[in-house]
Amino acid sequence: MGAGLTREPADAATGYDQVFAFVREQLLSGQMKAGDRLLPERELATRLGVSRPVIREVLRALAAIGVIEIRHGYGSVVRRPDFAELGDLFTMMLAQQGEVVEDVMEARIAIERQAIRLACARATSTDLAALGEALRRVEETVTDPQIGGDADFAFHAALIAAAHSPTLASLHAAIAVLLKRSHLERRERITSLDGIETYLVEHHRELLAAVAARDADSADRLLMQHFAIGTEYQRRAAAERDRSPPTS
Amino acid sequence: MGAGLTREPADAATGYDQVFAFVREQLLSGQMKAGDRLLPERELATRLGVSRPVIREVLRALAAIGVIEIRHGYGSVVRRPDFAELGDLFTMMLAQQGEVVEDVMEARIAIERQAIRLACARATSTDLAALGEALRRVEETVTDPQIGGDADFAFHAALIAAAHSPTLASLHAAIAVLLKRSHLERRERITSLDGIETYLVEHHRELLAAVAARDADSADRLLMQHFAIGTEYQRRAAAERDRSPPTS
DNA sequence: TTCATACCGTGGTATTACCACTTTGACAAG
DNA sequence: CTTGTCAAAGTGGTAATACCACGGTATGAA
Repeated sequence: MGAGLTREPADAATGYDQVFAFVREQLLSGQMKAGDRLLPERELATRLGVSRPVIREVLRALAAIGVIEIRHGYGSVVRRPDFAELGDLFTMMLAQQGEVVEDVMEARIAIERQAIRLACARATSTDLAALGEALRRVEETVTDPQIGGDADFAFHAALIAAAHSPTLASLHAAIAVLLKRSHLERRERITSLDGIETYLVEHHRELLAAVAARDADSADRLLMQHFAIGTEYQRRAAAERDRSPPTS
Repeated sequence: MGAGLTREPADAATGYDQVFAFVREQLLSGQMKAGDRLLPERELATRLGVSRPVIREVLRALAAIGVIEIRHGYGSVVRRPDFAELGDLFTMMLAQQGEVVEDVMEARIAIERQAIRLACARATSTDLAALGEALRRVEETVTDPQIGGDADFAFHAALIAAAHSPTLASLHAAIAVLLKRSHLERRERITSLDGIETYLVEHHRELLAAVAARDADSADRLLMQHFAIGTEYQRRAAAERDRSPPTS
């Protein structure tokens, strides 16, 4: 895309760039709404004076970045931007860097802290209802690491949605794939601890309550505790052990 | 990419997906390092048993998402992932949503708050030196909205770098294009206020000092003030006005 | 009215040929 | 021996054409 997304039509030497710029203009200028069908490849080819393979290369590239969707036997349609697609990209790119698996947690903390703050100010009754439903799911699935991890993720995704910030939601969606893995790993690491289930559910409940009460500060505090839940619970377990040693 | 990035080679019905998966595997498995040249299109075509146009479509798609770079007369080379490329994507996708120009500020706050917290713990002497240099640039260019905005952005980018979090840096790079515009707009809106320059420079200096002192809490507090700098300064200006009315 | 089938439009792929750029090395001039 | 020029080879860029495969729609029959 460094090739096509920024280049202006004027200096576009190659036919590919011309076509790319042409379609890009149609998309950005709003002439094309989501769901609209692009001109057929053959017609685009004749109109722009290039061969059909070139058209196809452009369309494939646009499809690769998620701007359009090519449907066999139907046509190429403009897609509503879905940032979840970028999740694959991030995974693919970050895969070559390594050591990022736990680093994604930093990004999650960054996004959610801001999101919950906004949610306290902007959440609608619909948002709160969705959060309540997500909480119910968390309660139901707390015993299963796999499904429970998904429910956990869904709850926090609802939190993001309640913030009503497109950009935050986009970033969150972009790292969603990595986040889900992170959620699952946290769950697997945690479920071994006895009594963690009720503690975990209760924590989510308090988070929701804080948002419903529009109490941004305590919500933020709860969230930070939430992220430290592993170490936090280990601390509690240690304290418990001190009072009544488990062995012997 | 919804088409190619996730599909497994097994159920790949279309030749395009097969080729995409093939190249993707080579990339992800590390057989191909950055800078390596892929096989020539013609050879890929004969090896994978598909026609050259299909190969080209795949390569174009991969180039569109920044994974490879196609060089005329030389070949296709593997690129080191550059998340700044995603900035164009975000811009392109968010452009269709509108009303996002100021919303990007929420994401910036989210990222930088976490980054400065991490920076306080992880910043090396090299990072601090870079921040110092960036601060000097900010001082020099404070009068010019355009260049000053860039310097401002550079300072905060150095802050992100000091956090040593690949994911945070990636997200930041992804919205860098939008952020730069945001920086510029803030500057233009602010420069009209008298005496804002020294206030702004001083604020950056304090930020750096807090990071150097490893004081995460005060750094966070300063950063929040920094983001509210527009309203904050207006408040000060209003207070000033009360003591000595400007008109008549 | 309802369902099945044929047709048409559209993307999917292959083939072939030729053009343009980049690199490289050979050759000639110094 | 060194250096500059150019020519050849390799590689991507584009074109034209033909045919296959899938989806939708219209048309026909039940």
